[in-house]
Amino acid sequence: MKALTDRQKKGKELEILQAATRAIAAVGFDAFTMAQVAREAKVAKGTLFLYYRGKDDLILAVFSAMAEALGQTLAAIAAAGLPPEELLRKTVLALLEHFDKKRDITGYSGGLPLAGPSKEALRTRFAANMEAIAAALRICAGNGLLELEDPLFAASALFGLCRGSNSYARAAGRKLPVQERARRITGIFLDGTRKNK
Amino acid sequence: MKALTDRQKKGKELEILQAATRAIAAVGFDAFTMAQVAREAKVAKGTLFLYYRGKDDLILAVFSAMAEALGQTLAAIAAAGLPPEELLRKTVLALLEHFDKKRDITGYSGGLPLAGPSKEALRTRFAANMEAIAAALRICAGNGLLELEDPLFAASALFGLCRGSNSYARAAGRKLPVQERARRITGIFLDGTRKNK
DNA sequence: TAGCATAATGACTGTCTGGTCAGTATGCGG
DNA sequence: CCGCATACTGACCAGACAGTCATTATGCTA
Repeated sequence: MKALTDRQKKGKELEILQAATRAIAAVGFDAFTMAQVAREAKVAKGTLFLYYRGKDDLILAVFSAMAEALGQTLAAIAAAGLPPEELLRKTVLALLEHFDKKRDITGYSGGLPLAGPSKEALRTRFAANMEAIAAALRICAGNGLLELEDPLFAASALFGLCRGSNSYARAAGRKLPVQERARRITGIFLDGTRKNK
Repeated sequence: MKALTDRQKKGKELEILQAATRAIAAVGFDAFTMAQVAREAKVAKGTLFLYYRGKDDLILAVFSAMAEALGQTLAAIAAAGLPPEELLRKTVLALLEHFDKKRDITGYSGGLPLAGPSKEALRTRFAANMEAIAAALRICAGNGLLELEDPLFAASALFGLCRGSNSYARAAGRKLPVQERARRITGIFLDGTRKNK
């Protein structure tokens, strides 16, 4: 259980992690092979096993790093003392960019071929990120922007809303610029879609 | 390319399809094996290949059937001539039940190990379902309930919103009853979360 | 019941891939 | 330059799994 983030990892280890991330993004966490990662990282296959216990450990590391990165970003935004609408907008943007980069890998912790404790660790990370979103929303509520029944549920809703815009891209066959998506999503999240008001 | 739905498939073929669906739901589309499906369907392994060209074809059939079923449900709801709020509620319920049953498999068309044309077919089905949601929303707009900038985007948003409630279950460690989730989701979708109004 | 066509079987095979490990390179201290 | 430790390598192995096909069962017609 490493507590290191990407930037703190050294040389080969980071190289391998990044190669694995690319490989997973390219062909999926089920289909990528250790040989492929080794080739991309320009190390021998055996070297992978010096840094990671096995394939599962590598997968876990990739997902952890992604979740960790998102968590850091969210925390930084929440700590910046922004006015509530700006805080919300920035949070949405962070989520959109996160989903853009990693597409539909993120959040897909179910179905991962991981052993019990690893899966649990990842679930915890995931929950922590959701909690981070909820925290941002609580700030917005404290500043009088929002009225929240259940902040965690609202966080999940916002999470899903952002994720949904990928489905839009697939269904509509075109991808809106991130700013525009953020505008529409915050619009729906804040004011809904009901006529009149 | 079969145009048959579940109910129209006969005997063994249906048995196999259902076994495959169970297997995929249980261990994921990446990890299930043909032997496992054969065992569950109570046929010999070779028999699977009499009905499906191979593993990929079977996966495609499973996902197509799921998407098809959702499409039928949505179409039936839209055609029932319900008052707009009821139409919206029913649509949300259908989506929630769909996600409940198949968990995070549905909508995860990216990353599937499918050949080009199959993937395209599935994408088309997926888009059709999104369009079906949009159609329901258009009806709601026509009846004066909603005001929509872009129905397809709103549909994706609703889709994501419903999907998000699974994330909530994971993050919060408890699963709300479907009725309650539907209430909250329609609440956010219609009126947003802004204070006062 | 015999004869035939179609359906089903499951042992077998070729391939692929995660993981190992004996051996090689590298770099450092003395 | 030597000895040693640490890092790295890649040929190899064992297990797993998709897909095949010769053989057997089933059921239908005459």
